[in-house]
Amino acid sequence: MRACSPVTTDIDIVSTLLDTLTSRFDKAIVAAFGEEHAGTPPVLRRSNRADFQADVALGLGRKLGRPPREIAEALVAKLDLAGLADKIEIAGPGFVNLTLTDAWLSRELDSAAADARLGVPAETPETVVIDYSSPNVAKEMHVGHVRSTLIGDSLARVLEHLGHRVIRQNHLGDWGTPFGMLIEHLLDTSATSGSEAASLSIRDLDTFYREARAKFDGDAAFADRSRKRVVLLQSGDAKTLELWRQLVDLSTSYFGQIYERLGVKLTSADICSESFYNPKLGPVTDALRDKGLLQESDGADCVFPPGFTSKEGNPLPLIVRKKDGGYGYAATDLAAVRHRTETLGASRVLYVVGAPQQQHLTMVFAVAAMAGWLPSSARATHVAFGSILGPDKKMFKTREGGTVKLADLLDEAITRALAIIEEKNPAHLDETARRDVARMIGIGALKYVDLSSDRVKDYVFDWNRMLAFDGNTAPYLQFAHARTRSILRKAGGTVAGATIAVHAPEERALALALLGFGDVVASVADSLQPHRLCTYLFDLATVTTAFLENCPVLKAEDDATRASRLALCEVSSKVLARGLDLLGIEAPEVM
RNA sequence: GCGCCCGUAGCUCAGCUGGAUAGAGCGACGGCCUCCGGAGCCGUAGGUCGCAGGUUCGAAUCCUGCCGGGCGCGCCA
Repeated sequence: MRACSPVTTDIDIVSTLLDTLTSRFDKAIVAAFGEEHAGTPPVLRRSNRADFQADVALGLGRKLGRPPREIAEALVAKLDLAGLADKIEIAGPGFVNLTLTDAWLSRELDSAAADARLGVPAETPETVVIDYSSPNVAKEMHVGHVRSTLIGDSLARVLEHLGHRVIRQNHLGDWGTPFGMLIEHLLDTSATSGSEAASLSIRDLDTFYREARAKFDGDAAFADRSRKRVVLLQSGDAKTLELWRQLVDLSTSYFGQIYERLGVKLTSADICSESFYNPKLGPVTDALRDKGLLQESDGADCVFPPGFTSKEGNPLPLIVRKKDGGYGYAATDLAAVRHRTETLGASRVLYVVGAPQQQHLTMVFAVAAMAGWLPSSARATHVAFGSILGPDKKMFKTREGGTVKLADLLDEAITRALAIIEEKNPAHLDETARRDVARMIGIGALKYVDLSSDRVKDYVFDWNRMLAFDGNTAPYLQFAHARTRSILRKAGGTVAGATIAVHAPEERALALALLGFGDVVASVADSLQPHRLCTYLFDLATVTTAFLENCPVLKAEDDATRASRLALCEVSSKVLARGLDLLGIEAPEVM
């Protein structure tokens, strides 16, 4: 503990770099132009001719009908950045360029180093429900589940880290018509083999599903039995429920294994599946009817939210109850919204669901709002994402045109990472360590490529690119982290009582990058765009590498410099590791 | 037909509330090895930001219309 520290570990005092500058500007704006302009964003951004530039004068100039340059001068006259910035210049039409002092950067970095949160602010806690992953029972997880699972997991980590109460919801597909055929098929196979569902191997799941489907499509008698079985299931027949339970258990234990391998923080406790909502569908429909929202159309019970039209230009319905009396998925989705706001108390609900479902979700949100289940105090957001494409730029499939299983993807990621390590591994890791590192690199690469570009866009799946040690990849970030750890190991850790002194250009660049961590994490939570964190970490890794290249640590010219640089290594490694962790990626000590 | 999303360097992608010469990585070309980790570093070349208008002191960013690609559009989830 540094003697000069302000004697507190109160996390409330953590304010990010941008927060600090913003409040100083706000005071200056009020002092120069009056109270009515309080809260005007200073429009701060990094600049290549200074550390930061504030562009507020340009906008304010127009608003006040005065030359922006004049505004900038009046603003700077009131701007108190004593000790914080030693160079404040007005340039061009009215840009305010700031250069922070080395002393201030050094001090802030000392605080960040001592802060367990590394400068990440603690936001006002909110209850956030995140709906993600959502595989189907009796089917293998495949590429189609990758993005939801990874993006959802990262957002959950980020929001949790900012202090929010995150409720993960794995909306498993465990109910509905397919279960009739699955159960009948299960009965058929256990009759012939004498085995129960429990003896089905996990790998058989997909085959099992396909067999059932084939029989359903080709065998009228089987199809008929299946339909009757659905009725039995829905009416709560004990034997049927038992068989259904076997299938669900088998699948969930399988999903659990996948999540564990992936390092995704989803457990059986997060499962809140379709069957959970089944008893709530009647009440939801009744409530819609009571509110006068329900209309009968072609025998189905529908809600027509305004603003949606069909192919023919007619109002587009959200079908709550089908004409056969069964509930559609819209009913389940509505029940889920209601449960999340009313029972779980969510003020924010995130749906990490593919972009094609945009219209459906918008309609669900609209109807939920009409029904009062999505009050203005709660916001529901569709966290949409694009598709994973193969080399041919079409939906990613196996060479044979089949679905790519997630388990196979994990295997291949690790195998490929291991091959690379074995080919050129200077750290001389032993067998066990190699496998462990290969796992972290392989899985990390898979995750990073999914998170590192704007989620709404499609991306092309390419093993070589994602596993490359150059460029914006997980291995590059992991390597930068491992290098700082290596230096720290050799030094035997940081020096007690050391303070950071920022002098060299590479030290300044690193300091500025490190102090931006809190703002980036907050912006990810706000925009729900994990790729911003990736872009940040790539930049951090780059400036860290430049620092290591240009500023000798162990061979520094004097003890104070050595201690300062060791501390810089320490903060860098922590921020890199924490940043990667928020993406769900592990950072090996050695690689 | 209507709606939504995407279109930035040869390739893969950044570019936050409009701001100063549009940035990376890969690939290409040219350098740097007695290196605290070469799985590295430095440099060069390379872009009418799909096209055309409009708003603005200022547009990759906002508005309109086209072109190209993808995905949706009543009883599958």
